[in-house]
Amino acid sequence: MNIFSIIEGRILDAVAALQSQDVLPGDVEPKGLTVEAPRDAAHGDVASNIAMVLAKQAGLKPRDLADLIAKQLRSGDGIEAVEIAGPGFINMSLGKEIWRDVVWAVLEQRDRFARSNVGAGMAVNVEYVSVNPTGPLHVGHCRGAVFGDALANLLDFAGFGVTREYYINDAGAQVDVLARSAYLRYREALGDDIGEIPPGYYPGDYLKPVGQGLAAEHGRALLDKNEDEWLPVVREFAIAAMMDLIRDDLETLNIHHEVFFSERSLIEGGVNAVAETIAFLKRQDLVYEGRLPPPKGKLPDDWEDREQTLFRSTNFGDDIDRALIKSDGSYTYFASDMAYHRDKFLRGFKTMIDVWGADHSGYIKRVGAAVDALTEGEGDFDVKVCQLVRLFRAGEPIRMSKRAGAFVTLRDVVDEVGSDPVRFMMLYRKNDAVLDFDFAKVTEQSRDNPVFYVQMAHARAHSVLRNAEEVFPDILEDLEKCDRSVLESLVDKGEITLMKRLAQYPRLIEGAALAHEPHRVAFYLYELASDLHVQWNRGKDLPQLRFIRSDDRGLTVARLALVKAVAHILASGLTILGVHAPHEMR
RNA sequence: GCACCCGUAGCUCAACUGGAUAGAGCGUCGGACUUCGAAUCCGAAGGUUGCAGGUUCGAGUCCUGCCGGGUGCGCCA
Repeated sequence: MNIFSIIEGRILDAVAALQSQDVLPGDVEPKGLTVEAPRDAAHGDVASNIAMVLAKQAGLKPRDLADLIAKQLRSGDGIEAVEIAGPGFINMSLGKEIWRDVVWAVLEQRDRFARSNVGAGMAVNVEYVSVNPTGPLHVGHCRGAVFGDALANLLDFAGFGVTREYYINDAGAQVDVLARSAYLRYREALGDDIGEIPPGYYPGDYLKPVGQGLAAEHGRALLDKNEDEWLPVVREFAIAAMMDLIRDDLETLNIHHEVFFSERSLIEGGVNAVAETIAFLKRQDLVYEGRLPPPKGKLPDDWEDREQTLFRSTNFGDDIDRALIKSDGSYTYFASDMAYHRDKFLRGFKTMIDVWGADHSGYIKRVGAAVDALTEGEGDFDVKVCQLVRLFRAGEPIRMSKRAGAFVTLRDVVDEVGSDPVRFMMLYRKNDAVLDFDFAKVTEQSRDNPVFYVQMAHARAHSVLRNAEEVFPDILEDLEKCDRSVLESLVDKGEITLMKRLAQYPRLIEGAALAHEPHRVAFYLYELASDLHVQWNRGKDLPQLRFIRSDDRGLTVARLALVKAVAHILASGLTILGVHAPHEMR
């Protein structure tokens, strides 16, 4: 039940009525129409800019048009008062029965409340994490992982058909380095003294079990072979082991992908998807042989001016055209990536969302250009860039050395503070702003710490329900069986505030989903939690406001209904964020 | 040099994608515990939204140019 779309419907009805009376032209378009809660409560419960949006098209002054629309609205149910304000806003105050309807709807629909069909089942591909399979996840990967997962949850809740996907970069030079590093550990496992790990190899201890695994499976058989013989074998084994490691790391945050897509699979097996993609572009004259200017900034040592195969990404807004084939004849990473995004489109994903780290922001334009070209404008491509996370310990920044083993792993962080604080804090900020993460703060039990504050609100709601059962045995059964009319006794301003906040939730979900901004859910939950804590505390000064009124079982049932509805929404939002909604805090 | 992101109260951040008098928390100051857990709440002070123009009924939000901070620039991945 979304009161804003209900009111929007009323407004559009009013416009249609005016059209049928020839007061408005038949072809006016309410482009840019908003129906929202005004910032200032003095402006009523719902405000619309409809008159300002249509004024020019109608050839009327905004306030005059607002007046005409307002007259139509006054006859509608549920709207108690309509006022024209400022340049032509239509402000509406709604009757209390609307808010009671919201509470009732929450109680009836529980975790289905605010589920939306704005997505209309449209297939959306959310690709996130996609870390090179060369080692465990470190803390820098955490944010994108949590963000992508929560965004996928949110889109799912809003009615999209979501697929969570991980792109495995298993085709580049870095997995060959992985294979050689694993081979060293294999020799080590067989008793060779390998000494220090030479530069250019992955030194981490996490490869030791991989070496042992290779030794167990192949014995000494790989020792006599040439590199070009053992490398593919070791590589495949090591990549599989690394992906297991990564999946285990993601498991600690309860993150699961439905699809793991191998880069290598694009060129191996029957069809060469990269070649097909390049051929597709060639047919549209978007690929040519040419030269590029040298890169700006410091010139790479091995840069050479040469003729190469280029994609005309400048046709689609990129700064320069991009190379597709390396001098050794193999495809560039970008060429594979083009084929990969084309593959997503051919699998039926018109909407593709990629979640990347800040260090890849320079890559957005060219992939956007590629998607435009490959889908002939049909694809809807959005990159969500997650900015850096800066780690602090009690206010002191944690320096991350590039030396071996000095990275803070994702697992370290989750082990120390737990999954819930990590997930919530990663989402309690816009994705494109840098985020500070303080180990001490996120486990603090205070209002300072939004994770705790929101979870506490949920726990408190359940604590109230438990306590009510002590005062009034079986009152929760009354609550189950009660009639919607019990809600009529919810008239206190704090109760109304809570009901109005609940009424915001469906619209918030839709807005956050369409904007791809899960952080809005986190901020909303903080506000809802605050409303509940406030009302709970008002009961200290004003005992008649307490949720549990030992002298009035009927009123208590009504208030418990509200508390329960709030708990449902807190749990709903926390579930989208992937954070637990505890029934008690310990 | 170029591209992208950020710049909002002393600090950390919101602001429903162009709406009305820019809001929270922390910190500061002043208050409230024989409670349904004070693990909290109430009140006050605090702003030329980095600067300068522009677009329109209306700009923190869009456009242009500066200033400051961050990230990146390749046939790497």
